[in-house]
Amino acid sequence: MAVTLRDVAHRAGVSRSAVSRTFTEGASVSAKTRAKVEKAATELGYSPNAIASSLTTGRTKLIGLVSNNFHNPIFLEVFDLFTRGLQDRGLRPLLVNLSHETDPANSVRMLRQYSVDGVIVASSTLPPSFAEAFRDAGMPVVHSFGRYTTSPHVHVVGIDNIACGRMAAEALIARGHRRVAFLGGPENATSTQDRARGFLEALASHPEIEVSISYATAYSFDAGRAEMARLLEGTPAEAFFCGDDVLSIGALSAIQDAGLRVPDDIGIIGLNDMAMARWQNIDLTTIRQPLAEIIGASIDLVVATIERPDRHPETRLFPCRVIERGTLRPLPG
Amino acid sequence: MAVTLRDVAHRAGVSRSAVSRTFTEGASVSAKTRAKVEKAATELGYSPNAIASSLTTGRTKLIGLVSNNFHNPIFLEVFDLFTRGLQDRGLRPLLVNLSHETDPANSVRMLRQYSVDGVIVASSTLPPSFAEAFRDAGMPVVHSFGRYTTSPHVHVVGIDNIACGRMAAEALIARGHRRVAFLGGPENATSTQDRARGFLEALASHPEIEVSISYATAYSFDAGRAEMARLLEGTPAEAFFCGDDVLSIGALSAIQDAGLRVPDDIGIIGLNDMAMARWQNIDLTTIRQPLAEIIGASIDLVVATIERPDRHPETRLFPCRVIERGTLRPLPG
DNA sequence: AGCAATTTTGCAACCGGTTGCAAAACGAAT
DNA sequence: ATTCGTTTTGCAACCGGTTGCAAAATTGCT
Repeated sequence: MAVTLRDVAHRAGVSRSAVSRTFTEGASVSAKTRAKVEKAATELGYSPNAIASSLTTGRTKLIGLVSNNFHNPIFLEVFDLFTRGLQDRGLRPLLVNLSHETDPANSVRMLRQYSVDGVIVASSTLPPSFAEAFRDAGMPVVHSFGRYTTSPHVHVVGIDNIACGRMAAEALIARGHRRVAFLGGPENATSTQDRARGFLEALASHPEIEVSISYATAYSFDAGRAEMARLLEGTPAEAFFCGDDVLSIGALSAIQDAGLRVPDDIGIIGLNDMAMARWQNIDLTTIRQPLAEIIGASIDLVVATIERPDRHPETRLFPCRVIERGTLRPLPG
Repeated sequence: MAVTLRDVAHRAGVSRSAVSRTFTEGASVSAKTRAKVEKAATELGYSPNAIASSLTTGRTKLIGLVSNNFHNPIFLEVFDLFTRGLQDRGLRPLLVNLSHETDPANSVRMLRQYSVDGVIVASSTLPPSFAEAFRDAGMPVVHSFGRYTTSPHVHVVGIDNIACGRMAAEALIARGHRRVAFLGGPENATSTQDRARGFLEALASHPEIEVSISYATAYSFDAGRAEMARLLEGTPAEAFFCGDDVLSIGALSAIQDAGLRVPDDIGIIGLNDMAMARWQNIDLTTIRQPLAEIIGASIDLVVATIERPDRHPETRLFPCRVIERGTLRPLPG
């Protein structure tokens, strides 16, 4: 069925090496043989087998793209950017859906079996140890949307979640709110922990402001709605920083159902600025995470590490900013 | 760096074949050598190289997952189900993001270079010829969410879009609407064409009902909102069948902004029943497409075709049903 | 113990490419 | 025409596995 190197070589009347070299960037072939080979190749419809060549070159151009988040709409944007970005650089994403796994062993083994050139872990909930398991297995890896540490063992690209928490707090403070709250994602998600920490830190210097914290069970609409509904049974805060946008939308739904108005009765600020946040019927005030930059940098970094595997682990954090929309009352004055 | 077959063979004091056979299902190895090999393998942390073995077995266990839809939230559900379903069967999805391409040549070449065992084209907008290009290149292929034809050249799994159009029309008729409309997705999408056809067919026997048709430029919120906004400048229909859920949500946003009430002033029925349609602040009446069944069948079919490549092209269509929620007034009586 | 039938094993060739090396071809200069 | 330096070419070994085949080892029987 498949046409191979030797078929082309035979037809062109040259050696297999000659054929190989015409398809190898920067190899030594005369114009004459190259022409013969290319003619034979097109006639036969030959294209070199990437799998076979990887065996000797040691490069598959496969990148493992590992994620456990297939329910948050922002991840469709993430996958879109990753797959396009990888393709543009001649790399192929091998997608791994972690579902409920927390042990990296299976993914590590699988991606090793396929000799991926590198791995990108795209998750804001997995601990640093997850990505480290790939590094320990000798694979270049970058953790996108991961937690920043001062002495990283693995490349991390993302945002400063602590700073975002602080930024959210400041936005609420600036609007004169006196009772504020953080409605986080799952309590064990690193991003939630850091956002909570920054939020509390910024408010520590404002003892006149009442702060409370609670957690949703997931970064999801239902979880956000359920947690907000629970809070509305008591005396809710005037303004909330929600763990992310989809949680915010869930919370908004609960608020609306309770007959309260946004932003007059309750204000919300989210985080991510996913496409949906711009939808006019949602119009969510949120902190924008620069997705394209994060993903571009992640790919750059994994490529750089493939070329120099001993490259020192690096952290790249991108600045976020508040996007003013309709779920937080305007700044006074 | 990597530990190979020969390392294990050497350590276990057996031949390379022996090692190979211990890791090959159903090969002939005595319990004694198997034990020796397994011991050596775990000591060395060996796991067989799938790429290398594919060279002789002719199976990579890679499946090309090709899609051009990275903006419609339902496709996150689609990718989740596909990746999990493939993984559960020991297959690995190699994701191809088509973006703006309509020519299959590049994808065909790329997936051939990686010797994928099969290809799944997941798209409701690509023409049948796209999937056929993979078959012509000798790869088992199934087109998920594709267009049904009476003499298919390629496996198709999905829904009967014509029947869905009819079903939507009947839902509107049953509610006594006299002015109805179809607000479709892109006019060149096969799914849109078929849904429009079914819709018109069902209404052909109801000359007392006024029908109109228009198209959004994409299956997206913005496109749905823009098209509905345009329609609201004139005299809109009483009830709309929207090309899909995300279009419906865009339309709802425009209706809401115009100060009209749903479903009293205008009714909407969508198609897909994506997770978001259930969100209480959206609460969209829609036609449910059984995603899990479609995707399960697609995988089954591609696997079956890998095993028997001469398998006759087959069409598997799954029934859809109306999910009653809040955007269409209840049935009379 | 002896023999045939069966199972297990290693050899060697192969999958589809790449690449170091030496020989062959080429080109320029004398 | 000869020589020398450079480029191009093919040979053969290799990447990490698999597998047909024949030899070796084991098993079951008498």
